[in-house]
Amino acid sequence: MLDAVARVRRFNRAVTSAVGALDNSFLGRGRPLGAARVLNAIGHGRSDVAEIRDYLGLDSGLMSRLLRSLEDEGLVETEAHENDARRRVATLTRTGKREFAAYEALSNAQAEGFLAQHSQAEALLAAMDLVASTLTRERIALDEMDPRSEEARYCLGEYYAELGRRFSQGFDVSLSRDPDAKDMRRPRGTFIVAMSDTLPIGCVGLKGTDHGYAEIKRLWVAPAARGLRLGRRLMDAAEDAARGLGIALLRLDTNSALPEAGRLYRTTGWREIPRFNDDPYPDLFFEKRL
Amino acid sequence: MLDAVARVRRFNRAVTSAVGALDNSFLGRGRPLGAARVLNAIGHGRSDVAEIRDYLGLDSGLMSRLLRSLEDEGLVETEAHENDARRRVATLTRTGKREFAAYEALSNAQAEGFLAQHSQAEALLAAMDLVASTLTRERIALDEMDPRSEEARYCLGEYYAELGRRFSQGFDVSLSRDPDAKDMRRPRGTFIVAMSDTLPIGCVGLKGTDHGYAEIKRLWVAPAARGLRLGRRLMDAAEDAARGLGIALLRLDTNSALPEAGRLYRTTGWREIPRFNDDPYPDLFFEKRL
DNA sequence: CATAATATCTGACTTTAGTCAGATATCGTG
DNA sequence: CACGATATCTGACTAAAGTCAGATATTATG
Repeated sequence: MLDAVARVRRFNRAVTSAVGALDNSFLGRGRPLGAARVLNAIGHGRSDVAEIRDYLGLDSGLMSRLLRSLEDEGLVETEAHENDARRRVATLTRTGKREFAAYEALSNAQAEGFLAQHSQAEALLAAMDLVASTLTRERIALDEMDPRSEEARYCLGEYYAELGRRFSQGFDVSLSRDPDAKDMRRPRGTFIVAMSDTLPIGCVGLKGTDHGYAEIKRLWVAPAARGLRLGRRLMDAAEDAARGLGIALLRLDTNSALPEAGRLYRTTGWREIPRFNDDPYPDLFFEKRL
Repeated sequence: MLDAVARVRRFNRAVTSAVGALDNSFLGRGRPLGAARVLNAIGHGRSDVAEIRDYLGLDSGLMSRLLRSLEDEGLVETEAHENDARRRVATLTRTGKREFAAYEALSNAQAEGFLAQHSQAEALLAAMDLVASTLTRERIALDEMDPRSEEARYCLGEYYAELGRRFSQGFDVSLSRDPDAKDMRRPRGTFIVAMSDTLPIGCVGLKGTDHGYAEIKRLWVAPAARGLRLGRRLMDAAEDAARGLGIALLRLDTNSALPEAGRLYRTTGWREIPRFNDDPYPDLFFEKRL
């Protein structure tokens, strides 16, 4: 009754019926689920027919017919791809956009209704993030992004907030050596964000310097993604990027108030070295030769 | 991208594809999903045909045919209900039990595989419990049970463990006035367990005394079910039971280390009274006239 | 005990999803 | 420019799910 497997299976039963209910609410718009899914995929910006087919796992014949039925309803228009006349590109008509908006409203209402059931929404959301990150673990993408991008700035904001909570003296970015964004762009360095679906769940920066080494900065994993060994994946990606940039020596600083970070470095080939900067926050310094 | 609704919808997408994968694994046994679902419902103890139909949301014609196909396969036998010859009762044959066991093995393997993905399984399970409890909130059943039942003992064990964590001096049941089970059985009192699917997620005891009042004891809500206002539902149920037993006055004791409990009592018509027992743990005492 | 309600079953459907083999047009490459 | 690869479409299917109107047997109720 109470072992781990039973708890997972209870969860499965709960979400199976919830998912079924959501599907049913979609059927209320008088269109089979398959067609509704295609319409929504287009609405969410997937215009390339092959991409939609792949995303929804549809047979090409079925896909073709579903698109045709949406065209017959006047919701979708297709035209040839501008660079490849074999491919088709689908767009929503004005009516199609209205219909898509109605599906969006249904989804949003369902989500809001669910949140309203719980008096501590943030705890519930954190739990959902964790489960969703785990379920989609193999689809977490590590993307190189500009450190000024929305995703990067979100991660950095969360990272600073967490340091503020975990350092007994708090954390003030302006006192720290905030890396210049251009040092974390190719060819000097890079910035990598881990994306789970549309949610940024981790980051790491590789900051180029003029001192014969590059630095690893801003390694962060969202609470909702801890336990998935994402920190290790991010570090591997940063080291790979460094190798690609011809960097032979890496350094980083950290703080003993972040023991999980220290453990990660020690178990992945980093060795502790003396202080190499005058940043007030770090008290541990590491180096790794690639 | 990051607002609450978007996070819920990301979760929905993640579980939708996971649920689809689970369904697909069920198809591997050469039987349509509908038939597999009926077989599993019977295997899980739902024998009454109408109950299965209701649980799976099936049309009576469809249900009848699915049952027939399982009978043709030699997996299921049906007979008339002993008290009502209109109703049918389905049971698994020996072969049916074997087949059900194969489905169970698939489900268990899937659950184990999922858990193995995560290095902090307990945090993941807690998150899943919370989400599942919220999703099935309207199906949480408050059942009167014997305080010695497995479910009751599980709740009490969790309750004692939590007191041990939250009281600075720990908690030792033997030092407390452990209520006699027979005082929490009808007609002296009762014991109510909140069940979410197969998981006990809360409890409360109504303990009869010979002093002109009854006591509320052992109010507990599982961490995975907090925020659902289950404590209030349990208290309402206990008070209803007390009224049904002709009890006019209720008392309870609690501890200021459990502030959420104190808040609940104060906002639901209880008034603080002087100490009325010599139990070493409580430091707050309440009374409510029904 | 007549009558309404209930539970299941059967036959005759429709809709949806999915499969598969070609047909057609276009693209990339040597 | 021939040729294989690719993207889509069409026709012809099957399987699964679901719907609906009775038929039958049984039970509950006034």
